[in-house]
Amino acid sequence: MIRTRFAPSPTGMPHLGHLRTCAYAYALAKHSQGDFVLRVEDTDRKRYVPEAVEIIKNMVSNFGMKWDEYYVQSERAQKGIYKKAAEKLVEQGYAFYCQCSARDAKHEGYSDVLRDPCRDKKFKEGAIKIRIPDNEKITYHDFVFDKDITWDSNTIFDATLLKSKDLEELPTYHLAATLDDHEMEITHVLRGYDWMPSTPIHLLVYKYLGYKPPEIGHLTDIQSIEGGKLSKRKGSTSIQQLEKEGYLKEAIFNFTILLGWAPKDNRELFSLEDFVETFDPKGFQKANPVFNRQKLDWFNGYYIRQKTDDQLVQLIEPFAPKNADVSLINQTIHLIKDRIAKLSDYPSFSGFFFQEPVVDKSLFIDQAADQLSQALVVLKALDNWNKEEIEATLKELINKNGWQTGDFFMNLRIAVTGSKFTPPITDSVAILGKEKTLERLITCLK
RNA sequence: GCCGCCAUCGUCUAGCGGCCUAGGACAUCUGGUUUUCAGCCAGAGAAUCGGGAGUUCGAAUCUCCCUGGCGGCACCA
Repeated sequence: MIRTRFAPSPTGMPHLGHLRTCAYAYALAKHSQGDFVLRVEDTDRKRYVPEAVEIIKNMVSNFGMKWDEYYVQSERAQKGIYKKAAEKLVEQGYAFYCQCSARDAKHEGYSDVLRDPCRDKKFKEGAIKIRIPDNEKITYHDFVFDKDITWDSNTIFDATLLKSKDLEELPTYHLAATLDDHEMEITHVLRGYDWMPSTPIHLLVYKYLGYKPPEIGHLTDIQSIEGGKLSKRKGSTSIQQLEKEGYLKEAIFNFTILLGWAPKDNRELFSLEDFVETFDPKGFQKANPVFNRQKLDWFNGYYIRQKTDDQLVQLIEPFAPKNADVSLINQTIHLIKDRIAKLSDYPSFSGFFFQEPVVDKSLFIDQAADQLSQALVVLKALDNWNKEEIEATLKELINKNGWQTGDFFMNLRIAVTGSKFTPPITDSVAILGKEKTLERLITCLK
């Protein structure tokens, strides 16, 4: 049985990369009725952001994914399992105590010192580091890249496995993830590409601990348009931020899974269920994809149009003008549904329903004053204020005067909405109501 | 610098030796519907498959070299 895991570290807001890794791991397991594990890797106390745990859990479940098991590494660490494993490796000679002072976390250079000076000093305490062997080939088969990848052990450095006492003797990722993946019987490890260079360390840890390594696959990095890995600095793609900008979960999800994975038939539209059903690791891409907002916008528009009007009203409420009347949003929804790409576009198409527009009179074209004053007269006389009556009345007026239909409606549009781009104007006027419509015409004629 | 990965339209990608004078989607442009903008429908342009050598009757597909991009080199994950 396949068992996968999503193992984020709670150091900040989850972003597209997290969602994608999670979705792939989930689909890989669920495609064959396997188990999906959520594991919080919170062994870095300095970068720990407490709220992040809940936000991550919410992200996973809000996108419809359910974990079968849940673990928190800091809690597991209290049982001493990592420390015990590290000490065992020291006893066996596969690791050693190191008393070098920790390197500055902000160092920007690179190190050529691969063999730690403490490796043969036989200290009895300190941080525990792995003793990387000399002249060994270390190989594994990457199931994403579908190829064997090999390192020469002489290029690998003696990495820390267990931190020193002042860091609570917590494990580093190298130890925690390998041990956990084994104990949790994870069959397929799917993780970010940035982990590939430390895979040989993990392979050695598995070996020295006497574990059979799981299948391992590294995902491509999502690149920002400016180049380089997507991050808070480049692209700002936290899930929360995107939702705040008016993107639907369906769109974010669909867009994300297609960044680095594609089905044989190149199908584009996927719900989570579709994705799980269709998923095939052969579809993984090897080259880094670029985050392209236009495609996201297209998915968003598509999913907005799939919503029922009622659903859309719910979704749009937070984006509507302040104190907007829900029943008014309700009336306008079908007029803007085809026009918006993001929920946040709603006010720009509907603001005039809620607020008196500022009309720039230079926008008016030919005969505006004449057309608007005559329109005011016939509309004022209208008893049944509905779209059909309004339209019939106005068309009659247009014919009588021999005006250009388009010009007339454009002038009416500008007078009532203040904009050249709006929903159909007769529908809009019908919703706006007789009183407000006439008021606005009068204002323009002053 | 050292180690590793990658390379098909602007972008996401299909392609795994002949079906490719390279297909789809987004974006772009044109036309239609139309009172604007959208939406929808129809159509167009867009990659000599990063470059160069090979292998082969035949290469986007295999090999090598080059170039370029990306990642890593922490008691961070």
